[in-house]
Order: sequence, then structure tokens, then C-alpha cells
Amino acid sequence: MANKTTIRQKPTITTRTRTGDSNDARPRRTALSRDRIEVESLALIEEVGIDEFSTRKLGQRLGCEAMSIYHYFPSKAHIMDALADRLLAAMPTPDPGLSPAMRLRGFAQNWRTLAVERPRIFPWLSLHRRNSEIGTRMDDEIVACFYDAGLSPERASLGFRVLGYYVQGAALDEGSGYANGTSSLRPLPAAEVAAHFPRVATIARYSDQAHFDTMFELGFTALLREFGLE
Amino acid sequence: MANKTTIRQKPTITTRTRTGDSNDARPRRTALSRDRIEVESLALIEEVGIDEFSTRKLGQRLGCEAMSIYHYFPSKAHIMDALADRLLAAMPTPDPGLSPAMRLRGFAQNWRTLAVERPRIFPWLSLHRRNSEIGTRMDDEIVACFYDAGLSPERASLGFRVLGYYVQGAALDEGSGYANGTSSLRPLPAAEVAAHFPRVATIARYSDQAHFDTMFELGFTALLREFGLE
DNA sequence: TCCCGCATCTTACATTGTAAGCCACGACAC
DNA sequence: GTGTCGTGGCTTACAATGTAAGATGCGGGA
Repeated sequence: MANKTTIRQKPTITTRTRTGDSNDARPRRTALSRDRIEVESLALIEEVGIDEFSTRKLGQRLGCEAMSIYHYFPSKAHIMDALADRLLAAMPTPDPGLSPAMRLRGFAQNWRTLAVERPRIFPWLSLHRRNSEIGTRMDDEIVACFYDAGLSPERASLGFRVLGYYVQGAALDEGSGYANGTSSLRPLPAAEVAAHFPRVATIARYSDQAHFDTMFELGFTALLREFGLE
Repeated sequence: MANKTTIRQKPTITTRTRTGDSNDARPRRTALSRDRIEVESLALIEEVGIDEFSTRKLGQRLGCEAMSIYHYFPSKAHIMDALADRLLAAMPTPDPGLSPAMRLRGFAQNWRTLAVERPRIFPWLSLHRRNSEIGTRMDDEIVACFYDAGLSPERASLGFRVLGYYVQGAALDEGSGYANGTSSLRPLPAAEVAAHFPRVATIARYSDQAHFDTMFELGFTALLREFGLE
């Protein structure tokens, strides 16, 4: 989707003669930095969506040319990587004093919250391997909950995955409403759904935050019980 | 990632003078059709990945120019839509004679199988809203299992979602190994993981099909039980 | 004053989706 | 036969993308 009926932009006429502007009101743009680039990237992504997130638009928002960004990151993929790490790093670690089950609940809660607060980047993040140092550390803290609860390495590994499946699915759903990502170009009109698939139509009635919370708890505790935690 | 150290292609010199070629050995390429375009699209995506899937590469594979495809589909998004419907339509419907729980197991199995058989398109599909007619029908058949088991509309809706969360997460994981999608550009080397995060390293030991199956069953039956099926 | 290096910009190119229009060929009317 | 036309494909063109390669300006040390 490269074309979008856009208006040709004026070629910017870079006012390099900044020096001649004796008034030193310092309209000097904030200097670039990895940090600023990351912050603005996250903001831009939530604004325009991850598909429309481009280095040129980012440059515009930063007040620089697209290529200037490459002085701080060798590629767009490196930026994305940094964003993933930044989001993971920003997640609070559940209080180590809590029970394993409660800590797991905390991790799950964090993940679900992230899905809701950053719905445009979250689907990407959740499909991105968490195998950077910081992501691995987070996984380690999660498995640790199962070990702390006295599970064998095998049971702990299974628990990590099984609970993870559930949390992942829940967060993806909650983050973008009933379903995620692109939609069918010719979706069945709601009226048709109501008429022909009343059961499907009914599901939508339970899509508020309250239901998401109790629904999540329902499955989560069932799985915790399965592993003897709680 | 548009640039890829490619070699400039020869400009094809379209041999329009096909008529002069008296030998009518009919090297005439198979005619285009929606069906053929869909089939080749699916094949191409599994070959090169969904990001590298372009109308030009598709044209090459079909033996036509990219724009010829637009005679059959108004846009690439429409192709993707058709692929989603085709994949859903190809999924076998579990025998209606089976118990609701077993039918649900069948749907889940289908989904997981698809994830493994078409790993390159599956993550996209699973984030694509299933709100075309055919997708809605499938959802309806799934909720129907809960109704058939005697659940109230509310409980059925919750069950649909809760079980769905789990299946979705499981399929995404199984389809691409321990995690999905792009990977960190500087992943922690396995040796580092083994040294500093032995618990995480252990998880990988349970990533074969046998473990996936028992692991999946474990959580799935726990959730079924929670809803009183089985 | 000269020079150097860092940060930023310019230019350029391959690749993408796709709008707009062209053109060949077979089917039909006469 | 000779129009005429629609169908199915092709050509060209353009905006947008990531990014390689190199130019350019500025500030600071010699």
C-alpha cells in the first residue's frame, strides 16, 4: 500500500542560513539521540500504525532528514529491536515477596495492559522473539515463578508455555477488540451476522473491560490450578 | 527492506511477435484465473515469506506482468482476503456426530495443523479478523459446540473466547518454534543463555511435537473442564 | 589559521502497490 | 470478407519505502 493519493510536498528548501538569523532565539531543534528517536518512534507508531511507520515520517517528526537517523541506528530493524527492549524494560517486575501465583498474575497483567495501552505496536511485539538479553531475562523471571512453586524443570517448562499461550491469546484479543489486525475487506454486515449467526453476534456483548477481566481470571486460575499453583 | 543487492533484470523484450513463430507448440502459459492466482500466492508466500510476497514476484511465478493480476483482484489486500477465506474453507469440519468437546478438539487441531503446515502465512492469518462470511460461519460452528453442551449464551461466549485464547497462543508458538516472527538482531547466544539463564535454556528441551501435543492437551482439557465440557 | 571529525543532509537506486491507458485477439454482426 | 467490441493482458508512470554513498557545515583543538 505505497500509494495513498498524497499531495506532492514542497521540497523543504532547507534554511541552512540559520546563522544569518541574528535573533538567537535558539529555535535549534533538540539534538538527535537514540533515546529521542526511540520515544518518538513509539509515539509515531501509535499514531499512524506500524505499517505506516516509516523512517521519513519519523524524520519529519524529529525535525531531521530520514538519513540522519541512520547515524544512531544502522537500520530500521535495529530501531524496532530497540523499541522491543524498551517496552520490555519499562514493564514493572512483580514484587518478589509475592507468591509465585501472584507474581505470574502480575506478569500477565503487565502484558495485557501493554496490549491495551499500545495497541498498534503490541501485535508486532508479541510476535517478535523475546530473545534479546532483556527479553530472556524476563522469560527467566517468569519460569522462576514455577520453579519457586516447587515444580520440576519439566513441569515448569510446560507451565511456562501453557500459561504463556493463554496470556498471549488473551492480550492479542483484548488489545484490538474482538479480533486483531487487518479486517476482511467485505465483512459480513452486523445485521447479517445478527440474522444468520445470532450466536456469534452474542459474543460481542461480552467485550467490555469488566468481562475481559473476569474472563481472563477464569481461564488463568483454571490453568494455575492445573499446575498446582494456587 | 526494499533493497537487497539485486541484479538489474533484463527488460524482458516482450516477444509480442508470437504470431510469426509458426510452430504452434502452444507454449501458451496457463491462462490466469482467480483460482490460479490464489494457489500460487499461497505457494509463493510459504516460499519467500509474507514480507517478500509482492505482486511482481507473483506475476513472475504466474508468467505474467504484475498488473495483469489486477484484472482478477482489485488490490493486493483483496488477494490476501481471498487467501484467508481459502484457508478457512479448506479446513475440515469436525464430524457433527461427535461430542461438543471432541468437536472443539477438532477445530483446535485444525488450527494447530494449519500453523505448522503454513508457518509463513499463519501468523498473518491468525491476526486477520475472521469476519468474512466464511470466517463468521466457522466461528458460529465453534460457539455452537458450547451451546450444544448446554451452556448459557453468556457462558458459551466466555468459553469461546477463553478456549480461543489458548488455542491461538498455542498455534502461534508451535508454528514458528519457541517464539514467532522476527527475531532480535542480537539474540543472546545460546551459550550465554545456558550459562546465565539455565531455566530458560531448559524450556527448549520440550519443543518437539510430542511435547507440544501433550502440553496442548494439558491446558486444553483443563479449560474444557472449567466449562463443564468433558 | 588550518584541519579534522562528528552530525546531518543530498542524492540516488531498487523495490513496492497501483492508476491510467494501450493493444492484440477472438467473437460477433453485417 | 470487414467493421466493431469486449476481454485479457501489457506498458508506462508515480508516490512511497529502506538505505548506500558521499557531500557539507560546524565546532574545537593545533
